[in-house]
Amino acid sequence: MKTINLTTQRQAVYDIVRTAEDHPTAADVMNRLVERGHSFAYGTVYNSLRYLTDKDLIRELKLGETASRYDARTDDHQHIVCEVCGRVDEVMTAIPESWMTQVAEETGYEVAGAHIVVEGVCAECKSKRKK
Amino acid sequence: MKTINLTTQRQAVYDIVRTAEDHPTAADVMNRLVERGHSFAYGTVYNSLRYLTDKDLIRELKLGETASRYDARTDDHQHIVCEVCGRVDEVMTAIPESWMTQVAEETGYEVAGAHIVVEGVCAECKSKRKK
DNA sequence: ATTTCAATTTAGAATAAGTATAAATCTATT
DNA sequence: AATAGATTTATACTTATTCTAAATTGAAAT
Repeated sequence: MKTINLTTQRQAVYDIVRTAEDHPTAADVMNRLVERGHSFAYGTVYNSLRYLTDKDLIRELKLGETASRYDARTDDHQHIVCEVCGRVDEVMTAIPESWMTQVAEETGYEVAGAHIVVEGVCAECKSKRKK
Repeated sequence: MKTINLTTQRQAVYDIVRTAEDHPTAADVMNRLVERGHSFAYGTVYNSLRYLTDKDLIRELKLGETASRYDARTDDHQHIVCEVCGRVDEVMTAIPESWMTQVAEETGYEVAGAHIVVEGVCAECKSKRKK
């Protein structure tokens, strides 16, 4: 179950996501593949992204936009989106366990985890706005 | 700016969302309108949902599924989704201010708010599973 | 009551993101 | 070299939503 078969296309997709400074969408990945001289079928990119996600090599992010984004950091963390420029950054501060426990009590659910999208204004947009 | 023009169709859409026990999608709203004898254009339902959202009469929820859901509770709260049956419930326990502050410090963002989707197993599915 | 004008609704086309399918191609093993 | 299984490709399809242009409605002014 832990066998990972990295074909040429999967490797190339993984490389794009791994070396990305941002959190690319499937379309972003497509474009960057072309920039690097590849030309894979649209479906292959989606298949690869799903495969890599299934194998926990990357993570799929659903941040409330129309398109999913992908992230090579697979450790537990959250995200923050800039309302002005759309920039996405990582949030490493963990949600307090006590909050999770309280939610479990309130709802009667067995809580497995939480996806958080924080919204705000990034440092750059903040300083631009002051002017 | 605070004028609210509730046409017949907007009123009907609002009624569906307001009286819903769940968190209906646009398609759900469509179906329930038909059940109640209405037949509005598809676009009108979307327009109405957006209008009501803009006027803060309802809230649009993006819970990571393909379709948005709508909620007549507009006070600040979060949601929890059952991984087994897909049921969605409200989470009223607020995220601690201290967490928000820490995120602001960590990221350099001016934090405005957060959308949280908790995942877990609802009480019903928990007890079913035990058998 | 009639005209007028903006807002709204309608039907249907268009778009965007992603999935499904069937044939072709690779790859590892006999 | 032959076979089988997995993968890729090209393309069609689906789903959710937005856009568009014409038709309708409704309120205000005549």
